[in-house]
Amino acid sequence: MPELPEVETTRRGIAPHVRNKRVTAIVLRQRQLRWPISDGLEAGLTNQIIHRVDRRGKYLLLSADTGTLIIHLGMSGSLRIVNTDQLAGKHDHVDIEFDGSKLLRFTDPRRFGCLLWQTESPLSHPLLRELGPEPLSAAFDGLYLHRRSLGRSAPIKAFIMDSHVVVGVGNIYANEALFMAGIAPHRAAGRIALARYVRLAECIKEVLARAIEVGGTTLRDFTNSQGEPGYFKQSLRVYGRAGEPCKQCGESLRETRLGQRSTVYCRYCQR
DNA sequence: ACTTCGACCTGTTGGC
DNA sequence: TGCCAACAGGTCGAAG
Repeated sequence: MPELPEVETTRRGIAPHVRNKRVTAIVLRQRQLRWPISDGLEAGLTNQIIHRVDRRGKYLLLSADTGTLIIHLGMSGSLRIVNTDQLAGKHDHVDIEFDGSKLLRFTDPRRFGCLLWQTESPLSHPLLRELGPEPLSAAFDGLYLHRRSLGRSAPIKAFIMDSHVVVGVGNIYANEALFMAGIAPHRAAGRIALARYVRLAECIKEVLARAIEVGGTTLRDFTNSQGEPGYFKQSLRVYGRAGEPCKQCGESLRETRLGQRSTVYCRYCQR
């Protein structure tokens, strides 16, 4: 469910309720996520104050003096701030309780998400160490993308969805950014000129930034930490619109599968 | 070093 | 209405 805008929306939503709060208890109902929740979590985080709530790519980082809780939401994960008297549902795997009457609840039906307790610097964790730059940072631009693309035959869509190239671009925003940039999703990454990469980098930044501004994209069930939907769905130009008219030229949008992911594009506007 | 594909899970949707 | 296959916002790790 979450790409970078949804994770950032979640971060902004939970931060005021989590930052500078003391963890009074942790309830683990299901340890078997993408990776099992390690035994060290309860001992390491209970009674600690969470000083920071950061994001690296699609990972959320909750930092205390004793270590950092690294959270990934996978495909179907979410974090909510709820009252302590809210009964836990079937997929409510973890509660982190704070002073007062609120708790942070991790829910994830498919269990592709993870909670990792890391006592070293979180950015040195094997899953984070090799990540590409943040798309909204100055380090990410057309020159960078072009340099990384040299010699690569993979489709451009798979290339920009590779978190070792750039973090945070998932299936929705990859489709949207390629439409905005006028690039066909199956084009080999290594056969795209620098000028087009400059445009693509701008489009990726724009689509992500605009999605963050309106609270992300709610397709079916994404909501922020307070249970409210995001409003970027109405701005989608290709994702979920296969067979509908292209907003630029009016021709019917095509759908195909690329790397097992649904891919929608305009065969006239994207080359 | 790069590309492709299976795997991990549950819930929803659409066709018959 | 029921059943079953296909698909869903991610991404790791094995195999080629």
